[in-house]
Amino acid sequence: MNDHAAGAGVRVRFAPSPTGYLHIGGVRTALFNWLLARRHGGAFVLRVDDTDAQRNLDDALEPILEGFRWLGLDWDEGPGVGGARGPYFQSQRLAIYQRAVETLLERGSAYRDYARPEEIQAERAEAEAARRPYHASRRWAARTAEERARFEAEGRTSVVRLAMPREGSCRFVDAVKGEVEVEWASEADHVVQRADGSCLYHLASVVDDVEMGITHVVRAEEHLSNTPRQIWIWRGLGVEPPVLAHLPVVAEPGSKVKLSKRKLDKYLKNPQFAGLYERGRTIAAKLGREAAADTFNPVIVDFYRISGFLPDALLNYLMLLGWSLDSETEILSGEERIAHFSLDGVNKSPASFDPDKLLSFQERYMQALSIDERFALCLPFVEQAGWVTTPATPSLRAKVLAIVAAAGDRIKVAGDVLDYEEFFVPDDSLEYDEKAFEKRIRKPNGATELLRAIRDALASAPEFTPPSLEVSFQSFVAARGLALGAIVHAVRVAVTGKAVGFGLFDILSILGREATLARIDRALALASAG
RNA sequence: GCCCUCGUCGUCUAGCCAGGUCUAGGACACUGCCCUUUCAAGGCAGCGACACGGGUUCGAAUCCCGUCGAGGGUACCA
Repeated sequence: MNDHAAGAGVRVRFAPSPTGYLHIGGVRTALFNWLLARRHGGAFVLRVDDTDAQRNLDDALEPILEGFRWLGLDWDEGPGVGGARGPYFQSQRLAIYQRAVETLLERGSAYRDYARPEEIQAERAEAEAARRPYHASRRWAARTAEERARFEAEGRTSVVRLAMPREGSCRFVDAVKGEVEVEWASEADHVVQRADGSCLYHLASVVDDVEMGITHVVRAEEHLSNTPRQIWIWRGLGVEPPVLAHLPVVAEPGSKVKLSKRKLDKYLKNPQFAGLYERGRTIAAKLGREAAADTFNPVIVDFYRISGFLPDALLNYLMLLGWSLDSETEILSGEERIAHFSLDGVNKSPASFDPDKLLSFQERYMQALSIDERFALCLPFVEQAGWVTTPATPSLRAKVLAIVAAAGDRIKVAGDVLDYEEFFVPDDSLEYDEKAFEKRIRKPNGATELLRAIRDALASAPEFTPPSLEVSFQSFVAARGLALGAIVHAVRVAVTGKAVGFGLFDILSILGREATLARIDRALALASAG
C-alpha cells in the first residue's frame, strides 16, 4: 500500500463525540489522521458526532477541542474554523442523512422493515437456539406502497434496514491489515434509520465521509468488522469506498484489551499506572483542583496537560504505539513525525499502554529543554499553587528559577516543581519527615552537637553561594576528620524536613543564611524537646 | 456460538513481503557495578522473546497447513 502516491488530495477526519473528555486512544487515532494530512499537504477535518443530542454541547465539546489545541493538532475544517463541506456537527446534517436513506431505498440497497421488536427478538432467539447466524427474515419488509399501507394499517411502524447480499463475499484491502474477505451471508440486515427517523452511526458516518470528500478513513480496529456493511452503504450511494486503514487498539497496561476510561480501578493495580496516576493526583491536589476520579486519570488527555507533561513527549510516545520508523529511532521532532509518517509503518497487533515508557519520553524531552524553558513551564504551577504572587515578583521569579536550575532532572513533568514546597513555607511551619528526622538528627550519636557546630560555622560563613558553602563545609569536616556525609544529611533534614532532594549547597544558597539558621535552630529545639 | 483480525524479550518494537549476514537488534522496565552529600541523572554490565505442532527447503522468526491463545465485532451504541 503506497499512500505516498495519494498526493495532495488527502482528506482525513476524526469524529469525536462530545463526552467532555479526550481519550488517549482517540488521540492516537487523531494523531495518525493528522499526520497523514500534514504529510501530504491535505486536510484534517474535525467532525462532531453529536447525534445523541447533548444537553450542553459546549461544555462537552470544549475540553476536547482544548485537548487538541494543547497538543497542537490543528484542524482545517470543523468547529470554530468552518469549512466548505459543513456543517461539521452531525446534529445539523439530518436532512442529508434522510436523502441518503431515500437513495438507498430507491436503489434497493435498503428496505423498510415493519417487524415489531418482539418479533425480531423471537426470530433472533430461534436462530440462536438453532445455532444459526441471525440476519433479519425480511418477512415484514415492504418494498411497495401497497405493502407499506397494509403494514401501517396494522399499526406497525418501520425502520430502514440494509438489504445485505446473501451470496458472495465482500473483499477489501485495508491499508494496515491487508486483504480482508468476509462472506456477505454473515452480515445481518443492519438498521440504518430508527422508527423515529433518526439515523445510526454507520449511515451517518459513511454519508459524512462521502459528502466531505474523505479520501482515507483511518480509525480504530474495532470498526474493522463493521466495514462490510459500510462498504455496502458506500456502494449503495454510488461511490467506491475511500482508502481504509484500521489501527490496532491501544490496550490496557500489560494486556491486549482496549483501554477504557471506565476501568480505572483495574488499571490502578498496575504499579506503573498507579505511579503515574499518583504523580498527577499529587500535582492536581496542590493546584487546588478537585480532580474527580473519572475525569482526571492517565486515560484522559487533560491529565497530562494539568500535570505538566510536554505535548511533544506525549505525541512522540503515542506515535510509537503501533507505528515505527525503523529498528532504533525513538525521538522524532514534530517535523520528523510529519515527514516520516506512513500507513506502511503501522503495526497489526494491539499495543499496550506503558506508563513508564511514556514517562521516559517525557524525561528525555524535558532534559532537552534549557533551564529558562523549564522555568517558563514551571512558574505557572507555582503561581497556581499560590506559593508566590501572581504574577510573581522578580525576586520570587529568581527563586523559582534557582529551584528549577538546582532540581535539574528531578523535575520530570512541570508539576514536579511542586515537590519543593519547603522553599515557600515560613521557617516555623516547616514540616519534618519523622523517619528522616529520627534517622539523621535524633538518633545518631553526636548529631545534634555537630548540627550546632555547623550552625555556628554557617553563621559566620563568608557568603551563601554554592561554591562558598562547599568550601565552608569541606573545611568544617576536614577539621574534624569527618567525611562530608557525616554532616550533610542532618543539615538537609533540618532545613528541608526531607531525607531527599537536590544538592545541599544549592538548597542553602536558595534559602539564604537567615532561613538556614532559623531552621537549624528549630530542628535543634525539636530534637532536644524529645 | 458465529464472523473478522492478530500472535518476536514483562512492555513498545526491528527483522517477515523479496528464506541464509539472526548463537534475533534497539528502547522502556528490572538486576548488579561505577560515580556520589541523599534522591535523581549519567556510565558500564547483565537478565530476557521468534505461541505450539507439522510440512516445504541444503537451510525458516521469515513460506504453507493445523492447533492453541488473544483481541474486536455480532444492537433501533459509537
